[in-house]
Amino acid sequence: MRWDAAWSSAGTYDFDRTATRDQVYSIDTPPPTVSGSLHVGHVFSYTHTDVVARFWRMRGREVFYPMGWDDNGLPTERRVQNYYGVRCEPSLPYTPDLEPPHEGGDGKSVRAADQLPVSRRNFIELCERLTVEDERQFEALWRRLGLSVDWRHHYQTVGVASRVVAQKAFLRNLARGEAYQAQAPGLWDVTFQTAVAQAELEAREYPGHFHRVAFHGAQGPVHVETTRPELIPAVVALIAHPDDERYQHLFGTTVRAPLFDIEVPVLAHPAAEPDKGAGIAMCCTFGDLTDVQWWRELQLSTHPVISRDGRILRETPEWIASETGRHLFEELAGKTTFSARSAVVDALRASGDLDGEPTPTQRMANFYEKGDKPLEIVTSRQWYIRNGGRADGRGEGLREELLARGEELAFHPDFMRVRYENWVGGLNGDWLISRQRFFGVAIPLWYRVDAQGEVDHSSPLVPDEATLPVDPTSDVPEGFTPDQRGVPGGFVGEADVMDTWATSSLSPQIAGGWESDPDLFERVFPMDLRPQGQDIIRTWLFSTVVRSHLEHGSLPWKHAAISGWILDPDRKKMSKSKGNVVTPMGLLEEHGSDAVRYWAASARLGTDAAFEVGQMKIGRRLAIKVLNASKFALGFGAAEAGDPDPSQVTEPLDRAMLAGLADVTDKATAALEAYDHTRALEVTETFFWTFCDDYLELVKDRAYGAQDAAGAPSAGTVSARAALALALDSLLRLLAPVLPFATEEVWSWWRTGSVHRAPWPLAAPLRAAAGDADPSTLLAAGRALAALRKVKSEAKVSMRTQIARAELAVPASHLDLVRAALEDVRAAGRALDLSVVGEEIEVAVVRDAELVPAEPRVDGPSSRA
RNA sequence: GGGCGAUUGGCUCAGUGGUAGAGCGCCUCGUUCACACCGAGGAGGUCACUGGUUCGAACCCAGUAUCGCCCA
Repeated sequence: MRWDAAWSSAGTYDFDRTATRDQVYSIDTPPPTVSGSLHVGHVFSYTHTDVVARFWRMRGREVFYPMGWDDNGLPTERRVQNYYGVRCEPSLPYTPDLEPPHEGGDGKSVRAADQLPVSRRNFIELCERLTVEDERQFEALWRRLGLSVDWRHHYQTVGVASRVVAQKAFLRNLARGEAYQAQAPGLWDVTFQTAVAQAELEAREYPGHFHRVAFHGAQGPVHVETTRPELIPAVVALIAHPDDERYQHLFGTTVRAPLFDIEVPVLAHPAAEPDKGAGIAMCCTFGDLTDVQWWRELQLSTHPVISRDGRILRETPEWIASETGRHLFEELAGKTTFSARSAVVDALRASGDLDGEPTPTQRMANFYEKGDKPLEIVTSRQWYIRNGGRADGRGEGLREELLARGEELAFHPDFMRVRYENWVGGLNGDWLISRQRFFGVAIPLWYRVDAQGEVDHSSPLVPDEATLPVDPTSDVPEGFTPDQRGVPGGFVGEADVMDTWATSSLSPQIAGGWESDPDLFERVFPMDLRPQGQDIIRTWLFSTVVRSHLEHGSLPWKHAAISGWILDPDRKKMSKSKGNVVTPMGLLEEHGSDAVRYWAASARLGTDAAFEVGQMKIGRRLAIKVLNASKFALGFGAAEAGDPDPSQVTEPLDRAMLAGLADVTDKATAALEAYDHTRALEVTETFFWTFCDDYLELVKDRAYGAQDAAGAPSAGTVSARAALALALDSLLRLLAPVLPFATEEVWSWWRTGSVHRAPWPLAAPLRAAAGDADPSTLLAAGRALAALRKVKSEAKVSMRTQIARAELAVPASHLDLVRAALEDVRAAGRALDLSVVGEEIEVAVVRDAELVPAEPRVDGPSSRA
């Protein structure tokens, strides 16, 4: 687009890095997931941010507005697999000049069997190759939308700078004891082969069956109801509520599991729900998070039977001692949980331990937000960063500190803070950052291998910060040589990568040049604004606060602006899974960027907005009106006259209009300072329409001017022209953040430089030009004009029709105001003889109007009375 | 089950104690003079419901219903 190129070449949005911190307004823009598709929600929320950015830039701040790309993690991996038809096989060696089997793909997933296994390095190269194209498309959209981003500052969440920052921050966390590793039960997605953090969980209903299964106690059978009978070989206890009358006699005794003959204790714990199933639960390793809680709090043993691929272990565990038990387990070995379940149910039925038939039920199960199978819980070595969710001494007080940070942060709207507080208050563990994936920032550690060939995880080898970023699977720790990798007395590299959030939680540090560019960093950090969606308060917002708190002892930003959702016409959240076919670029092409921005800017922060094409059409109308009204207002020589002269504004109506504009300027400014861009737009837009519909009509004749003999314009004409220029000068600037294209176009007709670098308008000069004028004069005159129009409308004649004579009755309080502007009212209404009276009425009316019959070509603007 | 938000004319939304607002849509007109990507005029609402506070409630309080989101 024309203006985008002009802004780029002029450097309109370039950040001046000589500005000091108090002169800077810095924005921690969300890096969009480039592998994800663009949708109208992006356009919506990024417009909100841009309006804020443009406002503060015009207020004289140097706006630091970089853009990042989130190309980290699973979405990119999935896309690469399908796009190129490959899959990552870390054991393979690197293949130079690899040509992937497919290029482009057709969006459908490629069967795993058809994917070419490639090395990790090849896989990462393909990830980087693919994201380049994605980034191009995103940038094109942002430019088309008119985001005032400084494109010289951008980053990728897998870029070198990001890897350095993420690894350095991790090593600092490690050194301070804020990062640690633990062998712990964790949620595991068998489809994606990845560990899942609390923040990525999603509870969903999942159909299943209750199986009433008999355990064998000394005093007879004890029935439990379980949805996962395949976990009977993993049972470690039966647990009932301590107050449950039915099971008091069993507490402290042991029972034997059916089929596998495992002896387990019957225990009491308040987390058991008496009214759920039989009221006594089978605690396994691990069926759900309650099992983990029981295991931890009751010091139970572990009997894991499910491996990371979601199948039953191939080897029969030693705790299954009986011949029949071992025999049955051998049948289950390697089966999926689904087929293992039906095998166990058959066996239970055969042994008579199944009471009745399974009954259907809906249970809540934990899912990875991107997955479609319930998560398993597996125990493995994982890395964590403290986030206040675990009370174990070292993390003591951190939760309270983070809650205090939440109070310190200005949320817009304010009630969004509750989501942060609820989340922090409800955390039940530290932040799991290990992901067991390939395309991400490597955890920068190695481990010693002892003389027996055992890996010693207890004291990791850390790289020097100056050597970052490192890839422990190819780089070698200091003091070792490459041939010592994986041999006794040598080392192994940590193969794991960090969670995406472990990098994107550092976006202020990455964008601001933490440690790499200290001069820049001190000018932009802590930042002013974090804009984002409400859905990632618990993830991105929270994790960024955690990292900043731990590393800098401060908030990462002062303000958090939370955008709402886009709702489709059914008032459902719009999402690509619902088959929304509206592409943002198509939207911009169809309606124009200003129009789409207007729609977005009409929605308040935190409030869901309807996807409404009608609102965009209104925006388009407004943008066109700006062009047309400006053409008119500038048609009297303002462009050649230079700066308008306030002292020339002498007419009451003109002064009243400027007084009203001064009030609007104050209101719009206050609203934008309070992150209420909707209010600012509303007051400005309302005034602008009054300006067009009433003021322009009222001053039109006077502005054209009577032709006196010398050809010199009258004082009234001069006043109108000066007022028009003054008003336009301010109005364009007030509208510039929302309509950057139309306002820049008009600005270019008569002003120098960009309107987007022009100072935000001030009320004081307008008020000085207005003098003591009452802004109500414009309102009163407008109402009087409307009364004259109504007469003609009801008579079904042209608005140009002259009124020979009429009586204009106005509210008594308006009488003086209307009289002050009577000549303009009469001219605009084409009234030749108009008498005015004040009465106790609500709105002006015209009585006894005599209309002049149409007489083509006789009338003209200069022939008025 | 807990939390947050919403409920105002056909539609999208303003309006936090003083006689219900805007835009769109609709109806009726008009238009060579900035603008048909236009202009003017008009009709249209017991502010979800039930109680309460108040001289006075769309607004404050309590409860109910419906919808959305988040967390269990």
